[in-house]
Amino acid sequence: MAKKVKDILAMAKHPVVNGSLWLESEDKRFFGPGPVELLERIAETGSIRQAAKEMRMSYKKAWELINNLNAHTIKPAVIPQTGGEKGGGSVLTPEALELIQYHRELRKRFKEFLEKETGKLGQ
Amino acid sequence: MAKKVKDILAMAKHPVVNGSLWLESEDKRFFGPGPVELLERIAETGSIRQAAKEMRMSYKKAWELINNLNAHTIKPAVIPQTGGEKGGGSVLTPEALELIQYHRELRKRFKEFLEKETGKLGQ
DNA sequence: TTTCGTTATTTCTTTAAAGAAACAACGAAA
DNA sequence: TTTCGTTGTTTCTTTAAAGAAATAACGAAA
Repeated sequence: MAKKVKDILAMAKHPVVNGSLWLESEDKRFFGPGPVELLERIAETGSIRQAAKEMRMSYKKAWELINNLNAHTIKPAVIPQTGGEKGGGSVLTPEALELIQYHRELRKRFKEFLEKETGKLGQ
Repeated sequence: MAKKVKDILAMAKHPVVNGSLWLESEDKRFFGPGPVELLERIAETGSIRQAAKEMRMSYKKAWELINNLNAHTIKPAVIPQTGGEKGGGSVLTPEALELIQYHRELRKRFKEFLEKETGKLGQ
């Protein structure tokens, strides 16, 4: 390139390359940042409702994300239990925990990619 | 990982890692896939309106994208001319052409990243 | 049997994004 | 001076996403 990209751009703070990643199948995404954080919080709280509340997400949307995710996994990612001592709750399957771990590693590699690209803006 | 990620997921066609990239400043994105394609079509057609029409984008949205982009560059990316032989038109500055070229190269590297990550799903 | 809070689901309302339509200003060419 | 299609801008309408609220079913524990 003739000029540095950052010399074309003018802004108070330096520009960065940012982005988003997800898993998709047949052009439909089913596992992105939203579901990941939701699963992590369900693992902590044991409840879809509480996890959604922490994320300021409506229960309906949380349920939809989970339902969509379950439709894409051989075994469901979340096992719900209605009724019981505390009214019920939800637990994650080992497969869901593995998906979380996978996404953490994926995010790490993506972060490195983005930082490398942001560095190139000023070269 | 204990299991292959693809063995956790169940779908007709294989899952892929996909994503989106953009340039942002102070948490506001100003140069992503939409503006890039718009610029490319303005370069071809010499007209914001025609470029937008080809993308089935409203003129208003096209103008907003361009206006937002111009606000982030030292020199405007698009030079409009109202009136004239054909009613007017718009041309890209050399800086805009460089931004387009930069984004092409960025996309290429991102594509490689995504393909590598998709490959890892089945390992 | 009663109580509890959660899951699952529907319906309604609100909000935000997008689009449609209309119109003045513009300036080169005829 | 008239014509032309575009730019720039406003206002209104439509559409889509999101959220709010209400409610039945559930089952362990007291």
